[in-house]
Amino acid sequence: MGVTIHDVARAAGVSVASASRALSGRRKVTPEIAERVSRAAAELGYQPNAVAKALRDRTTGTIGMIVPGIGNPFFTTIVEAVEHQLQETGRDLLLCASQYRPDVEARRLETLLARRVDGLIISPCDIEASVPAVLNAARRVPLVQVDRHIEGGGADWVGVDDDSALAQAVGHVAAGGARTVTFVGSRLMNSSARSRLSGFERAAARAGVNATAPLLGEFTLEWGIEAGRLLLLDGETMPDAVVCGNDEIAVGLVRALRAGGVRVPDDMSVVGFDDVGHATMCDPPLTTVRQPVEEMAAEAVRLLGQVRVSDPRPAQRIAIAPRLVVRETSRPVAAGGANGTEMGRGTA
Amino acid sequence: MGVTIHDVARAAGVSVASASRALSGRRKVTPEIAERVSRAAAELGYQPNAVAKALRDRTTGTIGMIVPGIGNPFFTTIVEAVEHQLQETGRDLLLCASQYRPDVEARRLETLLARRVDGLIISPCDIEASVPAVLNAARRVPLVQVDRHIEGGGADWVGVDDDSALAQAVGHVAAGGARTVTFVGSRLMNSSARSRLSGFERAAARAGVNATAPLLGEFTLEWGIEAGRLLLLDGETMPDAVVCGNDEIAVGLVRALRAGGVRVPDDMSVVGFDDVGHATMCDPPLTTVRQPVEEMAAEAVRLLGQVRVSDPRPAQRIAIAPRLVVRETSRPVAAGGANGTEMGRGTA
DNA sequence: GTGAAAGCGCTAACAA
DNA sequence: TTGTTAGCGCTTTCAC
Repeated sequence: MGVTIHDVARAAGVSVASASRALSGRRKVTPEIAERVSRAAAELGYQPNAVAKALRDRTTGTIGMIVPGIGNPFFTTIVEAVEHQLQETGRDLLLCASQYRPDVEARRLETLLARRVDGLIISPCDIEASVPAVLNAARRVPLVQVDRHIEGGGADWVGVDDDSALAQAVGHVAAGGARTVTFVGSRLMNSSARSRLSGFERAAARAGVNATAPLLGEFTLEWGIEAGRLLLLDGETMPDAVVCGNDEIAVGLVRALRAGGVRVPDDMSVVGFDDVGHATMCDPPLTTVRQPVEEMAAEAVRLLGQVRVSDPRPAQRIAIAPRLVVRETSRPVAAGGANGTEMGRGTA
Repeated sequence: MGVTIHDVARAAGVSVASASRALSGRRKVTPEIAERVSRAAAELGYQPNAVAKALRDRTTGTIGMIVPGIGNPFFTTIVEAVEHQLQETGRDLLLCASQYRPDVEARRLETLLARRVDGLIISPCDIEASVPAVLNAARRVPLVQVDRHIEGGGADWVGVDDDSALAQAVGHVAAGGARTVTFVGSRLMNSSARSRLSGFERAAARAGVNATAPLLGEFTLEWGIEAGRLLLLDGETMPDAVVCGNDEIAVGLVRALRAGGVRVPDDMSVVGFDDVGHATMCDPPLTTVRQPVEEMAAEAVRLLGQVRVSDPRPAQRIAIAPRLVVRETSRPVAAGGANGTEMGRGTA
């Protein structure tokens, strides 16, 4: 346990400096020394101590990431994509979940900073309460927000273009003949909830459809079911279509509607949001807006490399346009012939 | 950027040693010094450097975890549970995905070791190919396997009791009247695939039901669908029930069967395995064996604290008994009255 | 091209 | 109780 570069140097009969140079290969050494050192290292089973290197280099090769919850398949997918991106450059991911609680989030941010991560990727759980901790962290280390973000635009962000997303969703159901559309989403404590609702309202106005009062709860299956029941309750004012804030809501909604005798998509079209995990699993397969997760992750990591804490520049906001994936919970367009599109990506 | 304990000491007019002692609170200092130091620290915005501390203490407060893929909801759930456990003791999680590839796994193991994690929790992707890397890692640092494990019992393990699980599943369908049962699982490159199949065979023998040739593919929805088609193909030898290696397979299977005109559970009972995420989402809700994920995580972390690399003791194997959750894809027992049980845990 | 030595930030002997 | 100092393992000047 614990063979150091000194041991290697001694075994190879050279100074630690030469051993270091030979091992890193970043500076010239005679071939003979290079040979002796690498042989000694192999024989002793030498493994460089990344902690010492980090102290010396003042960089850890580690990126911290905080998401509200790993249980949510959407965040999982982002984490996976980020992990994948980082691996390309030999960096590792220090992962934390804030459990949707700003106090936990702030604490985790502190420990990540203490561990001297080289950068931070975060999806802040609360649009207001997360502000101080996120801003403070951004002052110390490159930080980019992904998906959710704090209000005020004080830090870089990459996410989906909710306006484009909702325009596609609303446009699609309108093309299928819907005249009255309801949005079922989450209460407005996070940025996604807000921008999706406002995106919906703009899109409805533009498409000339009648937007009824939105139903706002949680990003959960349970809320989807409850929203479905709410819709069934006052049956006379049923919309022709429902656009949901995420797939979980949509799946719950579809189930509740069918249980209540409403046929989907014949009586009502339902569109989800995310297209990770659940969408293909459910029956019938969900028409939904696919989040460009892989691109978002790549963009976030790229952005991270550009941020310089020392010389702050105006915060960047990168909104990536998503794509509507038409499956079987929405009515085909009037002309006919809308058919399900297969997912390109497996569920791992 | 970079106020050190020296800065704090100077500002407080004391030595670094006193500053360190005051800050850690682990040794006696006069109240006055304690006061001056903590005030100085607060004013300067001092934040201890965990890297330096780690180098000095030869312990990082960090646990490495490697799972085959974060995309798989089962592994996600374990990761979440482990993260939760670790947080209780102020430790952080360094997360990696092996992408189901032994070579990637070995490489990630190396970097985790280089980062001097205090321990390792791993679900080795391949029962054979993962052996050398896992054994080597176990020699350097406390290591416990969770869920999957390598052959030969060279390292501690905690997972589900597959024998008990399959006995419950087979017993349940047998009680519902099934005489012929098929197992649909994964090819035998990982321990779970193997022990579930053998558990199934033992359980079938014990329950006196006729086990037809197992169908072995992947742990995916797609394979479930394909297996369903296979079953439909030679319709005359259809089993009364199918027990699946995980929920994804089960969901795919149910969908394929229904598409082929087979009613579930009236014509055939289907039982899944895992009960994370998908099981409640699908329609009808899946009868499945619930993995005791939270307990597994707690046990793994506890075990990690007991392992001493210096004095190896016989490897522990902890198999936790799971519970069958009866929902709506299986026929009620002859006497009648099997009804769905709600999940206690949300999908975050 | 190679070696000696300083120093990254911290804590724990060891002295005073 | 407090201060001085060594040293965790590494890389990189700075001389030679």
